[in-house]
Amino acid sequence: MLINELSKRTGVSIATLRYYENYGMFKGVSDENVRTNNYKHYDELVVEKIEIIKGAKEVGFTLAEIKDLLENWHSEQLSVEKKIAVVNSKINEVDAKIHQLTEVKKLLARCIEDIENGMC
Amino acid sequence: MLINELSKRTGVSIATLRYYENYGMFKGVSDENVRTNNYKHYDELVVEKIEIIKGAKEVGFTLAEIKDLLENWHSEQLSVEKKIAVVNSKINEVDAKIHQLTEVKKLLARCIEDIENGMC
DNA sequence: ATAAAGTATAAACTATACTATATGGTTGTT
DNA sequence: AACAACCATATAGTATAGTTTATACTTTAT
Repeated sequence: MLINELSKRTGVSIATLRYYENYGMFKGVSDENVRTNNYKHYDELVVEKIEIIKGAKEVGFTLAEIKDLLENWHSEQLSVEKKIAVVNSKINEVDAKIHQLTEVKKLLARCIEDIENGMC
Repeated sequence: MLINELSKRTGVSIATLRYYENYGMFKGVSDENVRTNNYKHYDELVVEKIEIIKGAKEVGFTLAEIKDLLENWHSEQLSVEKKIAVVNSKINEVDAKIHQLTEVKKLLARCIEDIENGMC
């Protein structure tokens, strides 16, 4: 698919997709058979990556962190074991964020107690 | 306590604390009895607020969102019921983030399957 | 054939969240 | 008294993550 369709599929603006591609989050491929243009084509794996980018960003991961994950996941150089290790370590980070969120929930629950006790 | 102690207690730099205070996240009070300076004093409630700021930031909330929460939590104008409603709605947002994180975990688990199947 | 819509690239601009620098006053120690 | 350590304010600079604008070429629809 071309960038317009990719944008519609993912809900990410074309400008942002280009920014991500330029940043190195993923890359489209130009059709070698067509020499009149260099329109880039994106496949389902790119869609999957963008879903990860969206989700991870929303919970506070930076583009640099996400890029690092995606790069290793897709690297030709790394062995299967190492790739799995990289993704698993990101899963651990996700678990840490979940823990962090439960801490924030506790703090907010304390806020409610404060309010009920007229402390603020 | 003064800003230096506040910084040590919270692990947030003095410059950042001043930025937060200026942004309206909290405010210190100058001692009325002392006219020679306008050093600002911060209490335990400020420490509590900063803990919330730190935790909420780490999981992707913006300063504007956190400020909104803290302002309402501390507003004189709002009734107890409304304050509790504001904090509860933030707790719901936290739950939504937790859900989002479990989705990211699922995507990452799919990555691992892809890797194991040699799909990338 | 021509207008509209789509694609690519580059550069400038913006918002958020700081960080650093400069200036000047205050407090505490020796 | 002097000097370091601390406080306040203002302004400028930086990094991240985009958005906007300008330019130009390509494809599609009429």
